[in-house]
Amino acid sequence: MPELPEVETVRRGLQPFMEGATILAVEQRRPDLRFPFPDRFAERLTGRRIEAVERRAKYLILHLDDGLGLISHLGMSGSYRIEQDDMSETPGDFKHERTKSAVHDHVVLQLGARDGTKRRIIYNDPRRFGFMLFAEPGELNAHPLIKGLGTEPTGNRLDGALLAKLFQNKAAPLKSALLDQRLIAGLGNIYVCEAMWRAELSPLRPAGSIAGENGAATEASERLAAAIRSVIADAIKAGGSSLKDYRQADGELGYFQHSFSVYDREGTPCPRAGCNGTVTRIVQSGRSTFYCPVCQL
DNA sequence: CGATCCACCTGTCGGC
DNA sequence: TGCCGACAGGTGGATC
Repeated sequence: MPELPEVETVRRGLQPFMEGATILAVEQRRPDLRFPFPDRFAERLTGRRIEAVERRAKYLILHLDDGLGLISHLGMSGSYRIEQDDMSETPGDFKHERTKSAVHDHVVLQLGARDGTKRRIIYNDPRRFGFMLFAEPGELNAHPLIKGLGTEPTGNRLDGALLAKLFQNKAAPLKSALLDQRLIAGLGNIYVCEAMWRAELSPLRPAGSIAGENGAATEASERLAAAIRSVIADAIKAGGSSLKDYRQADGELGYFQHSFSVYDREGTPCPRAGCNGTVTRIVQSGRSTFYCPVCQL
């Protein structure tokens, strides 16, 4: 499910219910997800107030009032949903979804808002590639999973000059470099494919080929930076992409999937005006890449 | 060190 | 229908 736009959408959905709320109780229903839960997981969360809900790359981070950080990753199939404490769901009705997947509800946080409203935040993850870990107070940026992360693809820090510098001399395919979280943090398979299409760049070309002399920016690196930023911004605006049963935390579907140009569109005409190519699927590093071999060079 | 590949786990879909 | 294989949004860790 979740690349940066989906995680950001989840964050925005949870934030109004979480920030300022107190964790009244924690139900941890199995010993592990991808990793074992930390020692005293429920105990250390119970009674804490949530001060902030942050996103870094594809990680959600809850900042607690004792300085502890809860690092949460959704893996491929993780999701959060919000329920009122009286068992009705808020604000939409997704009993069907709940019935279908209750066996994969792994963590339940009972929250008490400042106005006294009680809610449950439920983490569901069929494949269990997600995880929850603690960052001890003051150690978030030194955490092994966080410290190596590259630049966020949102905002002005990502530009053609930075991309050229990051990718210079890299022989790996452009696709692989874009998925490398140590370089740019938050892109996944969907948005990498979409960004390369927008930039008219082939996933197969060596990453270093977008850099100029001594890693200088080029027209290609500028195009790629603009494409990444625009596709991420557009996807966040759309509430992410709903594939399978991904939903926003409020139960709404994201709808960016309707805007895919190439992802999961093998065999369809390239949507670029004037291009007569066909969207093609290839496999790179064991993962599908969708692109147009005619206009992406 | 950097670059590659696999493993982790469940659900779904298409083909026969 | 049912069965089977392919594939799915990610990434840590093993191996070279």
